[in-house]
Amino acid sequence: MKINFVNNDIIVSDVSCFSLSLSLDCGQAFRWKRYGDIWQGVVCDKVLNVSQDGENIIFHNTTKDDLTFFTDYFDLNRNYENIVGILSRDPYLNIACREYYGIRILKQQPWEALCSFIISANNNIPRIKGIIERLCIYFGKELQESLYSFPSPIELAELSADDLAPIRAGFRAKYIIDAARKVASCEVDLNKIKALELSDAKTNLLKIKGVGEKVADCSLLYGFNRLAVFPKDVWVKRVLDEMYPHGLPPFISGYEGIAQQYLFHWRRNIKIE
DNA sequence: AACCAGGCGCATA
DNA sequence: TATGCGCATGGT
Repeated sequence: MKINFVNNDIIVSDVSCFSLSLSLDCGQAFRWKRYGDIWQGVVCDKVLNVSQDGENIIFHNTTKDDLTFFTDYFDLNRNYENIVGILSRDPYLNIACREYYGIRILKQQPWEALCSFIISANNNIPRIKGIIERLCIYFGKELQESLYSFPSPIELAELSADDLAPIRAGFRAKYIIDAARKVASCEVDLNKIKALELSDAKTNLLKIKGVGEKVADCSLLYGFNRLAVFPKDVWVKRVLDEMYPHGLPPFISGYEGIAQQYLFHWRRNIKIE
């Protein structure tokens, strides 16, 4: 990974298997917006404007410390070339990885991932984005003109489900509040979950109302970078039924979550008949 | 204008 | 353990 400083920008090159657009718009994160060829987003009270030109990733107006933070967020130091090589030994994954080459699992903030996927239940992606945007506008802090932080569990814990009416989350409002209160009180301690075995981590998350198998798995994959978990939503279930009636190939072990993201995006975008 | 959406809680058997 | 239903809202 080469790093060059140009004015206030930082240009990172020599990163293979990374597509900024695909990674930000494949249904794993819901807050990134595209303006021309610049993607703008907020992570952990940091605003980032980032673009990609061929092999160059341009972090606009970014400090060295923030570069370190976002290098981790995009997981740029992981060898995806190698991982995709392993996945591609399977014929269907080979197609999905080719077609959507460069998707990386982002390392989102645990609370944001958990809360986002609580909102995702029985919902569609455009509306999930809308609900999350309103959640941030109404209850986050304004960091810059019209850019807001994701509200913390502590900020949300003192609210009631009725207070969330303006974000129009429907039946999920009570689940958001339950999650905020249990996380804020450390009844579900997200910091401890980081170090727990997968099954224990999951058991903890399942204590929250509105968190079942699927949401817990998404939280672990996207919020805790547990790459071996395989969330099964309606699209992935279709893939399993149609392409993997006898289960996933064993050699993807450890990277099931990455495989899942490629298969999800592939199946969701494919036109059937 | 119906059908469905990155599911879950709850009741019932 | 295994189904089946209702749920708020709005995108397509």
